[in-house]
Amino acid sequence: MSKQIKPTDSELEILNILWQKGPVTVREVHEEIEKKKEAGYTTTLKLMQIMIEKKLLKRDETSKTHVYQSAISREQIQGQLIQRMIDNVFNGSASQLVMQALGNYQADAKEMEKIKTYLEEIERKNKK
Amino acid sequence: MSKQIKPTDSELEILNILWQKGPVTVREVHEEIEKKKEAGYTTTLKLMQIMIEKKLLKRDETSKTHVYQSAISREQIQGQLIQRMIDNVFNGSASQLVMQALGNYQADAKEMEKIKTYLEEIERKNKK
DNA sequence: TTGCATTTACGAATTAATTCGTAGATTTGA
DNA sequence: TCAAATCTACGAATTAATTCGTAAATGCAA
Repeated sequence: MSKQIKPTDSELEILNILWQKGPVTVREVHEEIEKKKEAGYTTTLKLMQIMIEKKLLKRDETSKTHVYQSAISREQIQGQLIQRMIDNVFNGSASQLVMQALGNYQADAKEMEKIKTYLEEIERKNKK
Repeated sequence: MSKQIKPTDSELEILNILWQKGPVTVREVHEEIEKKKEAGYTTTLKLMQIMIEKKLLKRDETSKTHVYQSAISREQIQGQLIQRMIDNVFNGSASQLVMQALGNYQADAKEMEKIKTYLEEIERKNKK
C-alpha cells in the first residue's frame, strides 16, 4: 500500500467543504463550518495549516490571502476508510459491510434502485 | 439517536477479540493482541479498565481475576460506523458507499455472489 | 507457611488533536 | 494618508488516547 492517510473528523469536515467548493480561502471554509457550529477563525486556520504539513491540502500562496484545495480525492479517502472499516469491524468481509449497509437503507427505494442498476452493470461486464 | 459510541482503533481491536471469544480475562485478550504487535500487559489492562468506564465493556468481578465481555454488539457498532461514514465522506448517500465498496471488491467472486443473493432476497421481500 | 507469580489499581509521562490569543504584515477605504 | 480590518504565523493551554512502572492484594505451589 502507498501512504496510510487517516484524517480526523475535523479534517474530514474541511475536506468535504473543499471537495464540494474547489479551491477557496480559509475565510470561505470557516464560514461554511460556522453554519454548523461555533468556531474561531484561527482554529480553522490552524487546522488547515496542519493539514498542509500532513499533505492533506495544497495551497496557492501567490497572494497574501492563500487559496487552499484538497490534495487527495474523495474517492481515495472513501476507499481507504472502507478498507479500514472492513478490516476493523467486519472481519475482513466486504460483503458483510455491503449487507449491513443495505439492511440499514433498504427503506430508501431510490437508493436501492441505484444499487440494483449498478449491480446489473457489473454483471454484464463480468460476462464479457 | 440514543448514545453515540465512538471506539478508538485500540478499543475496536479489543472489542473484536471479545466478540470472537466471548467472556475472557485480560490475560487472554492480551495474548491475542501480542500475536499482532508488541504490547505491555498493563497497557491492555488499562485500556480495558477505561472501556469499562465508558460502558463499552462489562465485567464479572466475582473472582479476583475479572472476566470481561463486550457491552455492545458488533452489529450496533457496524451500524453506527457505517452511518458516520456515510455522513462524513459519502454526502449522506448510502448507495455511494455500497457502490464504492462493490467497486473495490468485485474481484472477489465469492463475496459478489453473497451480495447478489442477499439483494435478491430483499427483492422478494419487497414484492410481497 | 512462605515466597513467587499474577492481578488490579493508580498515577504519571508522552503524544496528538483541538482551541484560541496575540503579534506582525498587508490590504482597504474613508 | 493612515486607521481599521484582515490575514498569517506561532505558541501555549486543554483534552483525550496511549503507554507503562510500581505498589498492594491475592492466589498458588513447594
